[in-house]
Amino acid sequence: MMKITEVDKKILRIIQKNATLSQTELAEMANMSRSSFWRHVKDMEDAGIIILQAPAIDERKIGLKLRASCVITLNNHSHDVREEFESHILQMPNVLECYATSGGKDYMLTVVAKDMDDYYELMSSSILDHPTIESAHTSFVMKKIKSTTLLPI
Amino acid sequence: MMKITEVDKKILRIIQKNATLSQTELAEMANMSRSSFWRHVKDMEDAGIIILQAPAIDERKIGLKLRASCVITLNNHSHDVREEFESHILQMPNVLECYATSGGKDYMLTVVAKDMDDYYELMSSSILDHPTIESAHTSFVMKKIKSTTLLPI
DNA sequence: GTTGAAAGAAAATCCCT
DNA sequence: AGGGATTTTCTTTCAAC
Repeated sequence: MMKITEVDKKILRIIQKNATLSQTELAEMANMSRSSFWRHVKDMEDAGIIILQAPAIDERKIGLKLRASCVITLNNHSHDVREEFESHILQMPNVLECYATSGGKDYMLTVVAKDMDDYYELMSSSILDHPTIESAHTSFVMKKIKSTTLLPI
Repeated sequence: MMKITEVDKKILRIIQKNATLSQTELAEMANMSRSSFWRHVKDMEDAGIIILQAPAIDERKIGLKLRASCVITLNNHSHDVREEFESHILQMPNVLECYATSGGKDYMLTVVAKDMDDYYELMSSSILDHPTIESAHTSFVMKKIKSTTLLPI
């Protein structure tokens, strides 16, 4: 595990806030030479601290108008049931996030869909009917106040 | 608003799944010339469909070990109270996401923190004591099953 | 062990057919 | 839409602190 210095943190802050700038410009902001800056970035990439990402896609502009958060309760919390549920979720492309949350039997999903019909169809066929699931409670997103990948460093 | 063709969709699928490849390699996968591929990508960038992103940072590796989802109820749903709450949230760096969800008075937050002490401190000083907030219910993330930006296109 | 300058390779961008 | 030239950026090497 790599030790993160203050210089590294400074670099991370600069990188996060300036997605479109070149390494040359980023290095200037950090008051370093390009190569010095590059070496630090490379080390952090190798250590898995910095993860190269595909560009984001505006989900609304490609027709995914609906976003929802869904809390799932399983009908029991045995290892097998959880395994079955989790691998089922991994196969659902409309489920972007899935976390096991405190409470023991509960999962929280982030789901996207074209519209309400699409969402209902999705839930009926792949969630509500699934043998591991006891209940599901959905909250629809009405407005996005904030959504950032900028971490407090 | 730009019209998205099947070719564009094909490009989006390829881009999303291959974050580290060059445009030359991506163009090959799409069976197009570099310049043709590049033109499509550029058009989608200009239309705001493709959004250039800073590389992701592994939050756990920089010491943010705790992630939580927090549902907030405001003490009333007047325009002013909501405005005040939302601008307060925008100023909190530990809150990565904030959505207004169905139900009317409710918001859902995604919060990161170093550890439980940090989270408690954060919640006490900036959430629980805030004059607009009636209640807050937190679910801690115990395990990440899935977290992707890969949209179903 | 870390930094910086400069050369080399590779990729992105633009123009023209 | 495709080929090719130009420009920019990334990556490596090597010398200096």
